[in-house]
Amino acid sequence: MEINKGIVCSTSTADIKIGEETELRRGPWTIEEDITLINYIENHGEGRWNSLARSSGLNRTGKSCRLRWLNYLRPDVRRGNITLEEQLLILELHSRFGNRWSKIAQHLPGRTDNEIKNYWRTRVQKHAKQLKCDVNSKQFKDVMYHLWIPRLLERIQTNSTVPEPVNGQHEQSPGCSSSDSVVTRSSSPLTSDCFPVEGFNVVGGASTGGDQIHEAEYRSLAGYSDRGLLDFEEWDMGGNLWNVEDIWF
DNA sequence: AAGATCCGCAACCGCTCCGAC
DNA sequence: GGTCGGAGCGGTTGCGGATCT
Repeated sequence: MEINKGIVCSTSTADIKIGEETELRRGPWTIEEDITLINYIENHGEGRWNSLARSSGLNRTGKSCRLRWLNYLRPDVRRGNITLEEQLLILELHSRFGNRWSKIAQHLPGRTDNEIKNYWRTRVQKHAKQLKCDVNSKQFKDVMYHLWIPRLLERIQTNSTVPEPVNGQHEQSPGCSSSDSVVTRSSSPLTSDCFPVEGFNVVGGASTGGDQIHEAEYRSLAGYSDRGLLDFEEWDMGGNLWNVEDIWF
C-alpha cells in the first residue's frame, strides 16, 4: 500500500501521561506510526478504534488513529488542489447543507470533511471577511451566486475548450462517474433552483419579484472589475479538471 | 539577511448520537 | 429507562512554511 505523501516526521510530538506507565502520544504522526497503523488495518480492518489503538501498540487515542486514517492514510484519499468543479460543488452543497462537512464530503469522493472545512474557512470565509460581511449573509451569497459562481463556470468552460496538457488526463474521482452525476451547463444565469437559498432572487433568472440584485452593485461590492473578480482571480485554480458534463448540481 | 506577519493544514477537543447491556 | 463506551461531527488550535517588510 502506498503511503500518502507529506507524512510529517516529527520529534516534537508531545506525550501525555495517564497513570504512571501509559503515555499517550499527541501531535504530528511519525512515519513509523503511520506504517504501524496501516499494517494493523490491513490485517484487522478498520473500526473499533479504541481497541485498535490499544492492540496495535500505538500510544495514541482511538480518536487520533481514526482521524489519521480517515483524513490521511486511507488509500482513496484524494489530495491536491481543490478543482474548479469541486469549488462549485462545495459552494452549492454548503448552501444546501450548511456546515455539515461530512455530508458535503460525501459528494466529493476522496475529499475529507476536514479538508473541505479547512478550504471553506481559509478561502471562502477569507473572501467574506474582505467583503466585510458574514459568510452566511445574504449579501455574501448574492455576490457568490451572481459573480463568483458564474465566473467559475466561465473558467470551467474556458478550460474545457483548451487543449489538454500532454499528461492532462481528466481526473475523476473514484465513484464519481459521469453517469451518476450529470449536469449540463446552463447558458442562463444560475437560478434559485440550482442554489435553493431562501431569500435569494436572480436578476434575469427564473425567479421574479422584489429584492433583486443588480450586477453593477455587486461588482462594486465585491471589487469586481472588467478583468474579473479580483479576489477569485487569485484563487488557486490549478489541478486537473473533470469533464464539465461530470459536474453535479 | 533577518525578523515579522500571514496562511494553510494536520491534529486535537468537546460535544452529541447511537447501540449494547 | 439508565448507563457506558465507541464512533462521528464541527469548531478550534498550533505548527511550519511562505511571504512581506
